Amino acid sequence: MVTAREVAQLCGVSVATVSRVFNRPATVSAPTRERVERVARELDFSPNESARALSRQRSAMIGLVWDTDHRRPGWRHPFLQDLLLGLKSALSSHGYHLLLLATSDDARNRTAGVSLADPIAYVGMTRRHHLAGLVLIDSGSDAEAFTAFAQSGLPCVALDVAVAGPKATYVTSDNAAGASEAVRHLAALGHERIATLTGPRGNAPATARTEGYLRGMADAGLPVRDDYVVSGDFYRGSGFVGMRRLLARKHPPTAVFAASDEMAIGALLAARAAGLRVPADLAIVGFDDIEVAALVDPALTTVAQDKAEFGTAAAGALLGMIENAAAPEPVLLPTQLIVRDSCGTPHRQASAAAPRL
Amino acid sequence: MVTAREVAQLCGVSVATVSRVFNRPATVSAPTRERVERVARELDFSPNESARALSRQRSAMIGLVWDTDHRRPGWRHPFLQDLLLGLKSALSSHGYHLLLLATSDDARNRTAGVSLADPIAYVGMTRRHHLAGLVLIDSGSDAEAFTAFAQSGLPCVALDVAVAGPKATYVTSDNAAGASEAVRHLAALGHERIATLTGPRGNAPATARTEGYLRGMADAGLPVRDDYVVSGDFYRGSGFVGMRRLLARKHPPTAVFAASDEMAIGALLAARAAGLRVPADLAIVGFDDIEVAALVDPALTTVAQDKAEFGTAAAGALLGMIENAAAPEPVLLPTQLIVRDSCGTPHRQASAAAPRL
DNA sequence: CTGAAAGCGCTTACAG
DNA sequence: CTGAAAGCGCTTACAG
Repeated sequence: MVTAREVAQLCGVSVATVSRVFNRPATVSAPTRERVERVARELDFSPNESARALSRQRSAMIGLVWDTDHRRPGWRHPFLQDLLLGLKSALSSHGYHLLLLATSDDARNRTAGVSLADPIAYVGMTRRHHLAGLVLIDSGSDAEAFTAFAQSGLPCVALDVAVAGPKATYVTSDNAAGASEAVRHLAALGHERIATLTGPRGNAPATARTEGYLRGMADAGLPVRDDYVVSGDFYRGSGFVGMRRLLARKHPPTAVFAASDEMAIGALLAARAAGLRVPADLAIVGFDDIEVAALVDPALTTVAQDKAEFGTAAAGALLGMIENAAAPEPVLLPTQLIVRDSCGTPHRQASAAAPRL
Repeated sequence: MVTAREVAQLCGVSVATVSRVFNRPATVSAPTRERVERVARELDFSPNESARALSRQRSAMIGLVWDTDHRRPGWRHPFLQDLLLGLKSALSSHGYHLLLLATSDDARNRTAGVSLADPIAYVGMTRRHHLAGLVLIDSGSDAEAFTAFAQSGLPCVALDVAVAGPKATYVTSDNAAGASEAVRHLAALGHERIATLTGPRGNAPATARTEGYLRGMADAGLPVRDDYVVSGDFYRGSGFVGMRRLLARKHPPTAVFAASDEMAIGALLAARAAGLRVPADLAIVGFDDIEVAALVDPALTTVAQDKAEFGTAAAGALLGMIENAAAPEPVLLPTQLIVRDSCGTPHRQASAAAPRL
């Protein structure tokens, strides 16, 4: 590996000057700067990142806490790939790399990675690698550790979990608005007995979506029945079970708002198993707009999250704080109601040209 | 951040001894070791990673080259999330972090990230960060850069692209075997006019799947017609167009093997648009077993790749080479034919208990 | 505008 | 088994 010293010698300058060319080019005279730049290019020299990080006490890396631990076997982000894509693109264009931190539950093995749910471990890992900041993806049960980390003052942005701190903010969809829009859509189609399948307790988006359901019902002037609110865990199975429970009620709902597409699909299966037709006998709206939502039969009407923007917004907020800005307001991404076939529409149109699966 | 010096002072030893406790504990006397360990734990000390990397010329990070560049807008890995999961889990358990390298096409901006398709840039980035190794995900057009990097002697493992070098290997599915099994399955169902929709030229899995198709036809004693081999790009659109072309032949095929599920779905749409029933009029097999394969109607028979194992195997091979082993043989992951409904089966069974979407 | 020097926080031969 | 010292390759006040 060619070092600054070699470049310096070839240029007849000191390493300090070489360093300046790479860090504060304006402080170097034009002729010297150009000479150094040329030689550096010829030798394919770039400053060593480890040395640089050590010296500046700051690296060009941003950490990502993404729980892949066996403790939470079922956990699967509905759109991680899009999220990573947006994140990485935005970060890349500013010269930052994304470090997926090794995580482990093994407390004896602390050196090997951050211990999940241990904010001290996050802080330590960030400091030891001189990370410029952290992106925190909620996995359901480390929210407390996230908020604790946020208070350390190190830059971080959390996804789908509310945190606050001198250099902390978060991005999430406007879940309440999206949910209430879905409910109002159902009401506008003439439904009055509208139930909801909620996400897990303690999960922020789940809570907001339930809130949105309640608000939507109120907006539509519909009463909320306690037995129309059944809780799930975002996954398909809970949607199936929950829907079956709802259908067993004395007055079953005619429509259901599921707080995730997976649960909506579960509900679809339950309806079918009960001999009901969707949307004729039961209207269903989901949330997320995952890829399969358009592919199930009937295609799922759902509240779409802006998947690419999730990562981009997180990167933007984080980079801002890293470049010194104070913590910005939390980012509330607008959602979009995607009307497909699972609710029925006043006027359904055949789609011959672009057949749908 | 607490440093080794502070720990040393509190223990009345030198920093060298503290360092040894963390690197070669066996060389330190038991009482001293225990004292240092206790104090380190109390102070929450762990060696600074940047300093360590600089000093040892080796970090605990493994780089990942994953192209998210705008140049290849459509590129989408069929199972990146599973792959990352397997990769990260395996790496984590050995104490390695995964660094998603910033990539950029902007040659003037070289400091900011690796320039795609530039093996020199990969080598430089690896050296500057003292990466322990590199994982290379093929994105279609950087295969040359990958093979070049592999020859540098730095440890690397490529996914779905053949590379060779002193410390280089790759993992890929046994695409040929999977494809030929699919074709034989079709033949066993009585089909003789079996066509194939291939992946893009120059793509290794695509080539192997076409090979497998040819072998499967030969195994079944069926002649191969040139006009039954139409090329696509793995994406849905090309499957649609390709199928439409096949159906326009004088003697259209009665079955088709698509080299990806996306193309199979495209073929499904084309068949439907042409008024054909699947599987009655046309049998379709895909490849990959992506999530939606089970959800389309009819559910897609397909050749499943072992998605989790992809990442795990890559991590295993890489870690082996990092820990000094010579480059292992390329890993050929077995595939599995998943029979669903898109080919018809001699005896179809209704699935009342577990209804399928 | 430039250089000499200290410092970032470790690791590792080398002595003892 | 342990310490003093050199070194990893930069960056950044501090002088000039």
